[in-house]
Amino acid sequence: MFTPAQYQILTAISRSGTMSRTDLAGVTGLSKASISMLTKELIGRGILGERELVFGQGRPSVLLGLEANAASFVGISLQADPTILLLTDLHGAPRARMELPRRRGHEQCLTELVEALPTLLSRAGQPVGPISGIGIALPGFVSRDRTTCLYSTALGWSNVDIVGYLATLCDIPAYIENDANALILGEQLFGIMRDCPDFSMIAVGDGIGCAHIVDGRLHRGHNGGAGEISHAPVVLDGGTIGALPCRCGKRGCLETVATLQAIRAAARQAGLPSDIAELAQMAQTGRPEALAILHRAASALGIAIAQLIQMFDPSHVVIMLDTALKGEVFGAMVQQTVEAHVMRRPDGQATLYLRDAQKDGFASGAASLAAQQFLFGLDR
Amino acid sequence: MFTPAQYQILTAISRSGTMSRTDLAGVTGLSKASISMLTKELIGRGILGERELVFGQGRPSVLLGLEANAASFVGISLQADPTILLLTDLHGAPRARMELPRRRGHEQCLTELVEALPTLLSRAGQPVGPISGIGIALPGFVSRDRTTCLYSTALGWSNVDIVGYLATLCDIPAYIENDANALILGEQLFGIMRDCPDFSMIAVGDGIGCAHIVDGRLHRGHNGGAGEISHAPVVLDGGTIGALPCRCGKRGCLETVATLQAIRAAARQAGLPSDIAELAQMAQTGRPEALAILHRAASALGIAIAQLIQMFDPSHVVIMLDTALKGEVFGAMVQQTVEAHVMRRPDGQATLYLRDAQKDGFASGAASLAAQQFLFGLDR
DNA sequence: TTTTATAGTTTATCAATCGAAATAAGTGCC
DNA sequence: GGCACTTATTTCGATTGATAAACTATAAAA
Repeated sequence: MFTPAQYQILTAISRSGTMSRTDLAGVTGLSKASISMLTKELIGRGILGERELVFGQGRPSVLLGLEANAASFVGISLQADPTILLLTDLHGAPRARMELPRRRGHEQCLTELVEALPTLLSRAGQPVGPISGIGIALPGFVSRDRTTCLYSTALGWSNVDIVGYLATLCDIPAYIENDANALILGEQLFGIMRDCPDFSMIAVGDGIGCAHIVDGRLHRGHNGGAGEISHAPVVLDGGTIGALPCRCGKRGCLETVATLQAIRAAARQAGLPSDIAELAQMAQTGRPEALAILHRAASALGIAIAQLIQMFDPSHVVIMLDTALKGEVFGAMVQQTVEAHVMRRPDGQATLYLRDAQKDGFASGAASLAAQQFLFGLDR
Repeated sequence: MFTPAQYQILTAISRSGTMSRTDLAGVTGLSKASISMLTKELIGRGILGERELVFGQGRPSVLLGLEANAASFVGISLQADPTILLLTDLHGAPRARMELPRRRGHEQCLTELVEALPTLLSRAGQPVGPISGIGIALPGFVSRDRTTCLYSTALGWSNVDIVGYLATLCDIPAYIENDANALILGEQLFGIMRDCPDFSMIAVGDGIGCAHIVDGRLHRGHNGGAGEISHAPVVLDGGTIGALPCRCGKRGCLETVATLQAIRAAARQAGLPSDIAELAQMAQTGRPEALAILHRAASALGIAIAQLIQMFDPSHVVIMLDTALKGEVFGAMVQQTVEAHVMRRPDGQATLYLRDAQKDGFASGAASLAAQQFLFGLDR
């Protein structure tokens, strides 16, 4: 779609919102002459637009920004039932939304998704740009070429060539990604971690997802399995002997203690309410049994994050907590454990960001898969 | 020194040893015409040379290879006392070697190193190319711009601008790096992991070093501390309560169980010989106390490696064992623990490579710091 | 010997980019 | 208001790096 130099410009502007031509020359390393030519074409194609003037000494500079309606993207989250479809613009802002109950077979499921696109488009209040890509976030393993779902317990799919199948149904390019990876890409592109080249994310919900941005790019790992932290051996005091067995066959996995399901199960067993919000409430008021359960989960999570920080040395770690866990208590406990287990470095420490999971986070991340292709080109 | 396209050529040839011009056109994506021009210049400058012909159908192709004497590099290891200086050629082969007792102050230490260079050069039997870079591997933290040693307990240095100081002493460019990082770069450039874009290394000696190659590049982490695995919480059965306290203040760190020092200490306490080779011998003949100590160390290491594989998903993990630990027993125990703790993936597993640490591994890695600059350019 | 296949070179050409000069559009001072 | 000064952006000719296509070289196969 664009030349490498144009992608440089789009990337830079997408990161910082708006930039003058001279700013662009500075960050891209291109000459002002080139920037002039390139931006002229991008403005001509409706991708960039001139914004307000910035006055200083001399001639004021003209800020350039992305035209929100130059293109739109569809993000689809298969992470949970129902499937969520989100239409976003070039700024990553949602413009329309819909839900679909999930079908079993992948053919029916994908066909319905494509058939739903016109409805989705019609729901956008304001006019939007042409759909230039579809991103899909799914729970499971994705092949290295990112066309095929190798295996997904949640969906019951194995070896489904999603990109290939969608290509037979419509001619909008499609991109798939593991759900945690989609989520972190969303944060990197349009979220709080904009422009941050080295950070990790860990998302706690019914499962535990984790992903890394290394050197500005998503680190997928050799088999696309980087970030599989659920089965990290996080043995707490008492050793593995007392720990719960995990479905992976080991004992003491993070998953057996720190997912919502694990917390609920522990609460049930202790005769406490299995509703997490209620449990958190009890903990806040000082009920020791409730506190103990949450503390166990938070400690395990903290230890896993500490291991991650030691090995990876990210500049930031984003901890996405399910809304049920939000509030001061749980987050603080995690933070405390991390701090206790990370060795001090001579020049600073990873910063933790506690965040409540957004309702459409996965779908939004999925949309940013397509946005990423549009704005940065294929190489990323 | 070279244009980006020339670096592409040098990189490709360095990886595979020799390539024909047509091969180069294939892997670099450049046209045959460009390759023709570029190689002509590189041959003219004495960097590349024509090797044997390969006959097939049609005109035979001429293999091109790096001229070993086009340049040489000095690698300096401050990892242990004495300091080791190694002179290597473009193939990474050692051509001269010397040792220096380590001096306390950084000024005296660095000055002596520079003064030793003529001696080092004179010890090369065959003539070598001009020294085009000095690489230094040091135990400790290196600043993000890789000019300064932020802090090193072993050396007793803090905030020493090594690169800046060396620039005042001689005008050969110098590059510094953390010792584990230098070691892995050596493996990537001239060792068994040539051409592998995603792998990790863990080196067990008096300390435990770890480093990662991600996407073909060294992953330093935000504060240059990626790979600090020594203090990974590796709690074994029995929980943290029984675990030894670590100098970092925590309990159950990998370092307290799996370094040579830790193994020696455990042996002493059990009334066994503190010589590791002897201990390994006893374990091999079935002495349970000796086996238990080694098993404890190997398990801890295996768990840490399993955590690493889960989080990073490297294609390979190189385990460098001190020569004292070499032999079947210890390595097999590590391997077993790793396999027990890594979750199966749908498309393959990380491969473990057990390797005996080379005597001059760190110095050789340090030399490859400079070689990397020469062959790949500054961007890597 | 002729044909065919593949490797590498030459040459005319193209597209991206640059440096320098020109132009645009303000501020501040008299 | 007018002039000096500053900074942003555009224009233009020149340069560079890479290319396609035609050409030469050199072998195996027929």
